[in-house]
Amino acid sequence: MAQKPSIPKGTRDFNAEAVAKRSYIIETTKEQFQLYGFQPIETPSFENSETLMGKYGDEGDRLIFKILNSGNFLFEKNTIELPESLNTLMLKSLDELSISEKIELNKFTDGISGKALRYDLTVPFARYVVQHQNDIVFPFKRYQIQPVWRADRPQKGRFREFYQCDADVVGSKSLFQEVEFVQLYDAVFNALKLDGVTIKINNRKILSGIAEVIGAQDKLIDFTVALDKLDKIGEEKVKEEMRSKGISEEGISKLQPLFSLKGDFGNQVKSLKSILSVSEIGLEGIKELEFINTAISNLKLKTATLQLDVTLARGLNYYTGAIFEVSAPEGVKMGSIGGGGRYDDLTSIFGKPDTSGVGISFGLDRIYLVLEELGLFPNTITDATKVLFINFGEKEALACLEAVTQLRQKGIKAELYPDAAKMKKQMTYANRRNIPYVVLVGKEELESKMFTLKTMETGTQEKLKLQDLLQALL
RNA sequence: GUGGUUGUAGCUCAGUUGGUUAGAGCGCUGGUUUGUGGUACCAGAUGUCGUGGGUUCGAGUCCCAUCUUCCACCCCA
Repeated sequence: MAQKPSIPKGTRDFNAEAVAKRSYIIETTKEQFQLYGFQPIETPSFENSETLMGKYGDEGDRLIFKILNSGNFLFEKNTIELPESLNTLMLKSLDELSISEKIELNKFTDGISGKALRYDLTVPFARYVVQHQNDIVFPFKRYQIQPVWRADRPQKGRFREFYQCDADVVGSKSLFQEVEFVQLYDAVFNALKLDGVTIKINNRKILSGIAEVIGAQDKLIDFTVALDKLDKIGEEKVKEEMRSKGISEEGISKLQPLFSLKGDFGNQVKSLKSILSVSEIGLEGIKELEFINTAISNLKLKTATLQLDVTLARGLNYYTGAIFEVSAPEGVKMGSIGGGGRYDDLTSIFGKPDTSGVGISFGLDRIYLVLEELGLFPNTITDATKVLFINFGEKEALACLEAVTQLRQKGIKAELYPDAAKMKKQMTYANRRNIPYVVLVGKEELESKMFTLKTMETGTQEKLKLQDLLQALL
């Protein structure tokens, strides 16, 4: 036997059932997006390298799949210039390179690879907005559901090819957008019958404010990354990490009230206010949160809960205001199943400043796993063939095909077994495909122009005229 | 990127300190039943033991490399 074929690490094949379940999630989500006024767009699978590189931090750059240019690099006309410090570069890992060496390496990489696979949907979306700004009507509400690729190490619920499902609005600073996104999360998960999710909310301005109060403005990212781990590694380890990042003991002690922050939205806000009383930006963040919370309390959510979580930080690189994260209902072991936030400056990297955006994302693969675990996929999802015609031979098969054609015209999913195989084999085929009805047309039926309809589950069968057969299967 | 883990039949997995011809269950094919499936019984087929090197008289078993699986970290959806 030849060597078994395989697929690359971190990729998957989907069978009919998986496709049906995935499209159920996607279609349900799309429906809600459209109810909220979002329009679909799509962007290419790969972008020019410079569109993506440098937008996700060093860590992100490392995980971008680069596409090798085609052609013969050694051919006279295409020759690539090797970096001057080639020998040094060969001895160092990415982290050890100096800035000038990095520039040199990037230049070389650009020479052999000018394109890269899409790493997320947000940056290509920003590119889209800037590129088509004259045709777009602002505020621009779009949704996008497409695969993205990351050269990551796969883990549970983490792949190298996976779908993202984003909805964003650009060109409006209104906090009503945030309010609507909270409602949208609630609506989508409600439509998926996934009750009891928690929508956690925070605000980058509050994080900035806290960093300011403890004198760690310059270490904002280190500070928030550490704080973000609170429910995972606990208070002591978080403090330890902050110390190791050079945050002062005095500052850490000022954080103490933060660790014991409890209670409902109102109480948390109260204690936050006292911590942040000297920080203008922090108080602004609180004001924004209060606005959103008040609106949501008045509007009411169907099944989700809105919760303030000051430790929520997420990929901080572009969020500037509200930060969202959705976690699965209690009892389900799964990380976040969605996230998002406001970014005030994303399009300025492509030359269009002052365009505020806010958006949310759904973790399709994880939602799939959660729905699977809780048994929330409807049974009707995989409606396969309803009736199989047993093939007794050429003449009989021909008569069957006529009936099959008529059934199909009535919208009944019907098929004829292609070969005049043994009856047992054909029946087994029906069983394995979960086809509930079988029609037998042999010599006898052919002469009397009747059809024997057999219900597989009960084993009962009856002889019917074509008209009655149609009726019975409708 | 760091540390660990996994790979044997279509699937799930056994396989002793290295020792003749590598096994089980399920599935598959055929038969009991030449026009009636799921059950039962009978018979049968299937493996470059992930791949490539090495050690050895001898390797599924030991060593090295590589790919793959899963997990923790980093990061993230």
